[in-house]
Amino acid sequence: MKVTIYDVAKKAGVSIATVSRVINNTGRISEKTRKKVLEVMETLHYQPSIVASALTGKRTRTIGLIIPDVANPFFSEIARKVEDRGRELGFNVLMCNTDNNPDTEEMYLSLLKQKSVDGIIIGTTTKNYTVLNELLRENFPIALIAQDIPELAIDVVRVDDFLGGYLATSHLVSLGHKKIAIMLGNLSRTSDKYRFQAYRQVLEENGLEYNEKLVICTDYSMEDGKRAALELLKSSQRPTAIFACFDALAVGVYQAAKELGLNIPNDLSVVGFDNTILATIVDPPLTTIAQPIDEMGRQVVDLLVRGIEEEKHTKQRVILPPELIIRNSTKENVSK
Amino acid sequence: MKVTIYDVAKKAGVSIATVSRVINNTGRISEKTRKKVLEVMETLHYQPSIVASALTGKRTRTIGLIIPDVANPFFSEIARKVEDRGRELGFNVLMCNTDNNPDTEEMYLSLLKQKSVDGIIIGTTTKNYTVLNELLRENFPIALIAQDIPELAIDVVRVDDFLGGYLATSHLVSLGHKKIAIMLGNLSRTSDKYRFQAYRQVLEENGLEYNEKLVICTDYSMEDGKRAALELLKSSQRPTAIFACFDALAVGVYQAAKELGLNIPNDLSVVGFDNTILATIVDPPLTTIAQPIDEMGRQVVDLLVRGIEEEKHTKQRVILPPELIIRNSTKENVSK
DNA sequence: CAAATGTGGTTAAGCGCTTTCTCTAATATC
DNA sequence: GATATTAGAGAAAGCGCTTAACCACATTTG
Repeated sequence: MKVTIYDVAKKAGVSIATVSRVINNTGRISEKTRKKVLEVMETLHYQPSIVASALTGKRTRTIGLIIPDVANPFFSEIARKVEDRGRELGFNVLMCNTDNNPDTEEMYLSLLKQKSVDGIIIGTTTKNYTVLNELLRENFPIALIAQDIPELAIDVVRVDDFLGGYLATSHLVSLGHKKIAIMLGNLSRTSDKYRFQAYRQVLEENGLEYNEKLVICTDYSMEDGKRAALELLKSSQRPTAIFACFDALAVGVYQAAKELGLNIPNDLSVVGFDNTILATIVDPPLTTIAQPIDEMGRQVVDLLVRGIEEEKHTKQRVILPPELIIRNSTKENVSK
Repeated sequence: MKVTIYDVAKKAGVSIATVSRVINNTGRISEKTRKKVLEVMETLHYQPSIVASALTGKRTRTIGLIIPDVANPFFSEIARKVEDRGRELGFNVLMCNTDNNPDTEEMYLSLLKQKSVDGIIIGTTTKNYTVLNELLRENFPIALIAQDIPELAIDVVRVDDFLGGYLATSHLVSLGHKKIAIMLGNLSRTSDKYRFQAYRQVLEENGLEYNEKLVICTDYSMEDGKRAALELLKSSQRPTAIFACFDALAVGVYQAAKELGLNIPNDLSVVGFDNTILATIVDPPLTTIAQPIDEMGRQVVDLLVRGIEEEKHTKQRVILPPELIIRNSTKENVSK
């Protein structure tokens, strides 16, 4: 049924080694036999089995992509770029969603290895290093996107989160806001941590009081954002501005504001982070910190592929600059 | 370096056949040897190579998912569900974006086969049937999601697009709208076609005039929607309501309306389709036709897996009911 | 013109696993 | 107690491919 290299060899009157050589363009083959073999391959609709060739030490030309959730616009945009660049370089991508569950992540890590992927791109918050370390030790190609593990020498492509946080907070401060809240995911995630550190530093630099009540750690979805915003906006310490560390959270803020009858940006300024499609859809359009997602997606794949193809590849961190995109969700503070 | 079945066999003092048996839970193994082998596997961190086992006729436990674009919320939500259900059943998913380019699609189809995936889920508008037909002929497991190819006996999971179009248009008619426009993607795509047919039928049933000027075929993105809506809203035949066949197009309509200073729903009612996350984010929240995405995702995978695992599986079409979700983007027609 | 060199190809081993066939030893049967 | 069963395990072939080692022949070279 299935046509194999033997069928081709037989029909072309050569050995399978010869066929293999024309497939891979290796060794010396006379123009005549090459033609003949190619011809037979064509008529037989022959397609080399990647599984078989992988078994003999060749690449599977497949990479794994581990992210929290493709349904989250930020990651779906990343996934798209990764796939695009992967295709350009001849790699397919195996998509894995973990919801940031460490067990799921660990499971995928070892599963992907079992499946002999050539490398893995990780966009989740890695908490459990055991499997990861093991892979790293045996020099398995791994690259991180949009997160970092500072204590590891590892390939990383991410935005400068500190700078992003700095830009966002500074923007609000420059608009005269004094009570600025920040909503983030999990401080164990480096991206969140850096944004938070920048937030604190800007407050300090501007002589603004740091108030713990204005810091909310939540999760990454809109519902989480809404819940957190509701809490924030109902409190006696109601902020005049919120820096939401993800656009999704910012959307939650919009929903909360609407429910409470607050107008954005008149009653409340909000800055997001990521500049996903959400930022442009929402009304008013969201001021946010843009991550160069396209560039990031392209670069992780490039980095990973170098790790795959080059014998001695030096790990590196690629830290890209964020950009403040001012739209209509932020406005001069008028209160008091 | 890499630990193989031989290492395990040697250390456990048994043959590789025995090890294979305990891995796969086949054949008769004494409790004692099983224990021993499992123990050795554990201490050696042994992980069977799926590539090698695939070569001997076992499954790769990988399925392909071909969609236009994961960055499109509808498909990212589908992708997520497919992956979830796949994981439950022990399958990984290889993500392929085609942008509805037939060549890319064809390329993926044969690439996926080369990679020995166990089956393929297709969510794109298939135009070129040659490769598809070939796969079908050799009984390669394939399932369609959110689209159909009526002339083929094939596994399909989709929403009842006609009913969806019917509900959407009827809703607008019942609100007293007479000039109802429709924006769709490509009439060669069955989903679009059925929605359009329903639109026409509803008009007819209600004695409303069908006006070609109010039908716009565009593409699937927001920009396309905006462009189309601008055209529609600037024309002398300005409609009082628009049925956008995808939420993304509807968002484009919002943007166009905003640009023209038109208020939704007061100046213009709009109904979307899909009930993606976009519908709830947008302001005012979008009245739309909900597709049971979760259910669809689950069911395609189930169907596909049946095709993979059951020798004689009868192809079937699973057609799920859509639901009209009334939010605030539609309103009684007051004009004239 | 014998030896060296180059060209085009074949043979065969091996990748890590599954599975059929076979064999041995223990247990059951009469 | 001899024979029939059965449980447990091993030997070996084979999956489709790559590649190192090898070989036959033609062509150069001094």
